[in-house]
Amino acid sequence: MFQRCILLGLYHRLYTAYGPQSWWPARSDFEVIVGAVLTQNTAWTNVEYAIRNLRRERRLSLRAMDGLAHGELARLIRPAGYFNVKARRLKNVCKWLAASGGLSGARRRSTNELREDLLRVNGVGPETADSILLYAFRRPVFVIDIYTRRLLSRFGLIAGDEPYETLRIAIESALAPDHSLFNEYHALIVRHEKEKCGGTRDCRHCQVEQNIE
DNA sequence: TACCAGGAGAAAA
DNA sequence: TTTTCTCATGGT
Repeated sequence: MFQRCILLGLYHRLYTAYGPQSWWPARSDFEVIVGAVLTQNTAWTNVEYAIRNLRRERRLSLRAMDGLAHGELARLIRPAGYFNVKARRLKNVCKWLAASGGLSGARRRSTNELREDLLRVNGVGPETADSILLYAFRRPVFVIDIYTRRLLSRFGLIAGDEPYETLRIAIESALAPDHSLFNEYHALIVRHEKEKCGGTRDCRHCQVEQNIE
């Protein structure tokens, strides 16, 4: 489906335009997991407000969050929207992580095992699971989100409505299983899709977009 | 005021 | 099996 050289060419254009992104924007791996749930269908700025509340209340750890009542957790994450749904989902993830022996216990398991297990947690779909695997567990899994679909379809590489697994497997098959590359690539895609066109001759957005027609 | 933003699951068709 | 609906806040 994808040619390796085309995917790498696009990566290098993005990297040249924006440089290293050093993702995910979080202070700990547990915070990555929390952010992955909170950002579901939600602008990141709103997630930051919720993360700030959790940090202020010292609830950004597995034990502290697992010990919170639903209502209290929902109150803290309110700015991220869907707070009742997300509070339930966060508690589900906490239970899964605790049952896995915490982050260190989960790290001892294979990527496939972790992925299948994560997808069984109610509230964790493929995008959330893969974000957690890539950014919290540093596994070579490519995240397919709305930004990935938008960019690749604009470049004419996909139709845009392919099933999640079809795209993920196609991209992973075309590239070497390198978590650092997948991390940087996805972060660059998000950066590029959020970048506003500066309208100037050296606009970074236009540098990447040029000659795609 | 209306629309949008890094999904996922349940219900309905 | 596929489509539609629901969950909700903050920024523009």
